[in-house]
Amino acid sequence: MGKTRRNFLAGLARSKGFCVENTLSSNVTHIVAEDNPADELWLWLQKQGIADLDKINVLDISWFTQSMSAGRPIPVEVQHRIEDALEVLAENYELIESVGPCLGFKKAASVLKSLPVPVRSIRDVEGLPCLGPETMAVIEDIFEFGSSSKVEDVLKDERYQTLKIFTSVFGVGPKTAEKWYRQGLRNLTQIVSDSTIHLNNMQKAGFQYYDDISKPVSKAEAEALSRIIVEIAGCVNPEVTVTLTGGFRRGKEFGHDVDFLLHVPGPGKEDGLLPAVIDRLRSQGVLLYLDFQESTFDISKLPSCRFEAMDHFQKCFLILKLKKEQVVGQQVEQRCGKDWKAVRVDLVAPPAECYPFALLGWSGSTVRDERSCIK
DNA sequence: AGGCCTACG
DNA sequence: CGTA
DNA sequence: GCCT
Repeated sequence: MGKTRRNFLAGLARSKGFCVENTLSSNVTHIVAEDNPADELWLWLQKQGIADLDKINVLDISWFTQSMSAGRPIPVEVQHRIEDALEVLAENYELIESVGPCLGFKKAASVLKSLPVPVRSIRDVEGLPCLGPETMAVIEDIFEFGSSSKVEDVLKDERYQTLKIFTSVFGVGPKTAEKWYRQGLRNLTQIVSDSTIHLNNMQKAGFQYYDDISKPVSKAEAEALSRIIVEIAGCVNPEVTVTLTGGFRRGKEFGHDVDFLLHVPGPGKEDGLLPAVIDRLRSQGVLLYLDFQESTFDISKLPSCRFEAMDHFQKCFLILKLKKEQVVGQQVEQRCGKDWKAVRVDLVAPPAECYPFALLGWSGSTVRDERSCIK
């Protein structure tokens, strides 16, 4: 996180009696990260050669704010450590394209997340669905030693680390990452400076705006984008309503993209809406990347299954240029620097009669299994 | 042994 | 093949 | 990897 913000948060913590270190040492018990993903930090920590990695907790800003209001460090749930561990395994299998094991660990992690009560001991998870012998071994290790060697090995693995870096680029999946890895490439600088590598448009945008779109999007930024989309959609059709969906609608403070649902009352009125909005974004010079998906929605073929139909609505995946001056509470300091940030934005325009279902669908979970439960 | 979300560009 |  |  930025220096100013770090100083502010450190001062706040010290005023509450917390001991805040400026450098990493074996005294450090809790590390708060804001922009960096937890697993990225774990990688870095391992390179620092600290003795007891088990004793260190990597936490997000919500742990910090909760601990501040509690006046003491709130205990880190073992459950959270287990979930992270299982997700690391799932991700590793995803990167090496082992669909089955990947899904198995994803489901196991998701089962733990959905438990109404916190897991206090191994007995609390016995008999739960999707927790087989392999998963149980990981859970037992974390209860007993605070970590699982299987997971630690994955985190140390060069292939895992490298594939993770490569797939962090928008447009790069396991296949491409693996190809680059087999060519002996190990970091992003080597990729961009290799003239024999030919990137597709998605990947070009991914590298071009890598720094910006890797950063979390704040609620203030989402709201600024909302004002922009409302303004433009209103010009196209004054009857359009724009709804912020996805994580921000569920009250999250940060997200990796911003989702909007555009709604026009009256059947068939959504036709041509997105193309018109996109045209205006383009002529304003804020459209950095576009992936437009034609609707295949056909009500005659889908008489009642409106949830399944969700995936057929007209939608587009964009990267937009957000001016910093348009974000509330964001003062532009450098007069000669980039005064904007690239942000991933999704727009969806369902037919009027599907609007309530689309709203529910785009506000909830991304996993299809969990979606169909709503039905 | 075979499935694990699916549709689009 | 990559995205959501 | 877990389930059927």
